[in-house]
Amino acid sequence: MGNNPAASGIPTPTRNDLLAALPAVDYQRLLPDLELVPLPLGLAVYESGGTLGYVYFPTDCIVSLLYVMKDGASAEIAVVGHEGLVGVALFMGGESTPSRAVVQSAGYAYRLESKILKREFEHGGPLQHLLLRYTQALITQMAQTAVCNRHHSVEQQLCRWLLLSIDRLPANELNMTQELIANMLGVRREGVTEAAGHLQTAGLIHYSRGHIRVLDRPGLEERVCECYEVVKRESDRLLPERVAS
Amino acid sequence: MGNNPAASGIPTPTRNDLLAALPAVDYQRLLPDLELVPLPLGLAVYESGGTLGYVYFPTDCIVSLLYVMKDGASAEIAVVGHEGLVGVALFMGGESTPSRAVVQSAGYAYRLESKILKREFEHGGPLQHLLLRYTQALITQMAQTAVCNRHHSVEQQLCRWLLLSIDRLPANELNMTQELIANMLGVRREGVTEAAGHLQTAGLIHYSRGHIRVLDRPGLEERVCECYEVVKRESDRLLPERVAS
DNA sequence: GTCGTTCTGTGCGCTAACGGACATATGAGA
DNA sequence: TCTCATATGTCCGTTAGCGCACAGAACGAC
Repeated sequence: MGNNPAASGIPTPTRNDLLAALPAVDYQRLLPDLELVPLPLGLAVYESGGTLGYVYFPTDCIVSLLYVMKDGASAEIAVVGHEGLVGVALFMGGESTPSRAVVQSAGYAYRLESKILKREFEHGGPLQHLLLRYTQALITQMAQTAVCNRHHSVEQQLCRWLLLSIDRLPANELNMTQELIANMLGVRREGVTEAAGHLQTAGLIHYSRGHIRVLDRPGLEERVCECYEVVKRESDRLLPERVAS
Repeated sequence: MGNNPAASGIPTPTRNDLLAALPAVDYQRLLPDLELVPLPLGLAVYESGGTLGYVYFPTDCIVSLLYVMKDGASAEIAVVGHEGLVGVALFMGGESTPSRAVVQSAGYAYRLESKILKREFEHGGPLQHLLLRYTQALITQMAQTAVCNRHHSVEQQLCRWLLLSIDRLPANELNMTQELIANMLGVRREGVTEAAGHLQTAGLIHYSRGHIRVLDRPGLEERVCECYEVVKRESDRLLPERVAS
């Protein structure tokens, strides 16, 4: 891995798996245009229907893709972390999407001008393949979100959400109020309180005032519905392995 | 349009919009390998996790993408008709997906060997762009399905489902029992009976023993949730217009 | 016609989640 | 240390949808 600049010496919080998986030559070509930017909690990286000026490759942050309805209710469609990028609509050809992208956990991301990514994508080759495979993983996540919304309890969905989140974070902790989690899941805050209460009583998590720590990951995996496993397995199958940083 | 073979003289039930939108030269190259095949009701065009030997371009049939859970419960993820193709995972690079594809309304589709489509896709150009734009429309549909599953009533979802279906069929009619619709929506059959009863009482549809006729499309559009409109608008924006056959 | 299968209608009781109101706890800042 | 905004806990009644059981209705086969 020593010959891959993205895999070793870059002075960043962590790295982005897609960038790290690029062949050195492709990565070098992008490097001058990659800009590491901080993404503060709550920032709308991308608004519904807006133009995509940049795409973002998260390193240690999490970005939620969600749809906000006319009446203000919302639902998370998918979540993106160091394994992916925000802005697939760019190279898919649509330039925009009906959903929003909101920073759910603050951190850093590599920002790249849309026109540059588009140009690189058009070359075909490893970059294109990588981005398309990632998009398929994202599709699986969306599909499974639909299934989960239909059939599973708030508690199961919370488990899924927690696992998906900590998979994308460096530690077993995240800063997120129950109110915000409720917005993501599209359920009531009280519902999250109740579900989180169960998980805490069972010793699986500890939380207080917007800080959640996962104490027993295997325990969560026992309670979660099959949706998590499906998404995880497809991600592992489709995406480059995350090499040690 | 006279110089586009797909737009005029092909002796088929109808045509597929993606194929019809190809430049003549690209279409001609594919033509020898396109095979018009009948897709009977209930056929599993594609099984979860299986290999994609062929992709299908529906003409007058509808194919549902759905996920079946371990306990047998199911939920539809998206629906594909003459506007698209079944098998996007092929060119996205994954070769398989966790979902099934089942024929919901019998008819015909053009079948194409996977390796041929893959080869053509790798060339880039109009075919690639077309397929990727379609995939984005599909992504929107999945995302909106997730939202709809979370927030809307069975009746609203039934309206959405009916509209999406008849948009893909030549007439305002479809053959489908309430039992099967319930499987698609992932709800109880009784729930569909009740919702369909309302719609019939309101004079919007007529149904009997597996045959549904839409009597008042504008009426359905009044009752449907915003999800239908979002999906429709994105499809119109992203996909080639359906030229008159 | 008659039978039997397959759809559709309807009536339970039950539960998860909703909507709203309000009580309590906690931690940051004065 | 006290204060206050914010986060969490808990109570209500209400409702949509579930699971089940069974009754009617329509159609095809004979």
